[in-house]
Amino acid sequence: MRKRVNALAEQLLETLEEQGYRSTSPRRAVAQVIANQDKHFTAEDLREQLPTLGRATIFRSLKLLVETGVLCRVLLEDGDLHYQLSHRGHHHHLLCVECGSSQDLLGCDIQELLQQTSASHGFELSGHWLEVYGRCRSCTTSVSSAELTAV
Amino acid sequence: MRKRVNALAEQLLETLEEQGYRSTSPRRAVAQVIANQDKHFTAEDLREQLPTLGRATIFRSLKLLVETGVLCRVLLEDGDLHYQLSHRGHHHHLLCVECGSSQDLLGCDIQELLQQTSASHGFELSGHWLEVYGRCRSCTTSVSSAELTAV
DNA sequence: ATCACTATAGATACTAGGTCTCATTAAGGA
DNA sequence: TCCTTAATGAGACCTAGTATCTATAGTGAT
Repeated sequence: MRKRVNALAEQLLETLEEQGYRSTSPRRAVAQVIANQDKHFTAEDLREQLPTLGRATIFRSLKLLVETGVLCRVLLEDGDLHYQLSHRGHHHHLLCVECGSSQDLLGCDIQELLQQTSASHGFELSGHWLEVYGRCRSCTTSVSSAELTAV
Repeated sequence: MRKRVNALAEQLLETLEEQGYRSTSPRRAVAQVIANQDKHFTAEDLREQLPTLGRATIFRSLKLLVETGVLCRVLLEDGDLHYQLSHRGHHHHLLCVECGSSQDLLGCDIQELLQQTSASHGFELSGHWLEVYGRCRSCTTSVSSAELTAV
């Protein structure tokens, strides 16, 4: 498991290097921590795990990773923006409001639907942002058992 | 035109009163300015137009208006959240990235589509957030004429 | 029209998330 | 190994918003 995580961190750094950015030790540390994250996170989360790095460095790294497409920003129901690993290309998230985990939404083709609707409003579509909230399989399961024991 | 605007401002205040909030002079001023806004705006925009009001008052009013459903928050492509008049109930926006105007998205039923897709991911859907970006009719028209004259 | 009650206002300090500046350090190619 | 330049860290600053506190103004009852 560790090995896979390091492989992921490697991959993040490689992406940066491909774009001409240097592989520095703060960036390696950030990549490592991000690779270990199992759900969306904030800059503050990283900072707690990397107390020796400068605050600005963390923000700079995040910005870079978002720009290079390694990370994406995800909008929580309350309007907070968090970061998470991006699985490349345009996609949406199913965000669990209970445990904070997220899955990529596969097989959802709203683009055409939006295209049509926009056109009927005289609108030239250029993009969209969609987040879907709910409860993931493991949360629905664990809560229903909690409810049972509570009775 | 003025009269309609004032009527709208009236309406905002009435909504607050219905919920048991007082109609105060700062709130009247805020309602007036909001009613005059033709696109999404920030707290700062209001502050510039209401320099005599306390900052906290403006934020408090905005919060109240969002809670009572008079305003909604709209997410810009860059992640900024702005405010705009809400035409009640769940709806989405077509946001013009050029002039900042927005229209409500009518006749777009993504709920069922999402329901199905979520279910296939073992996800219990509870909500979603969708923003659609593009260029509105008047912007597409004016830019093409600008392009013509530029040639 | 006045009174009393309490919601609201304004000032201001504070927080969170993020950017800017600048002097110092460290990648990494010649 | 040296040199250039990108990147770092410290810290000031910024924007959006909240919390706290005292003073004031709405509003229902008299």
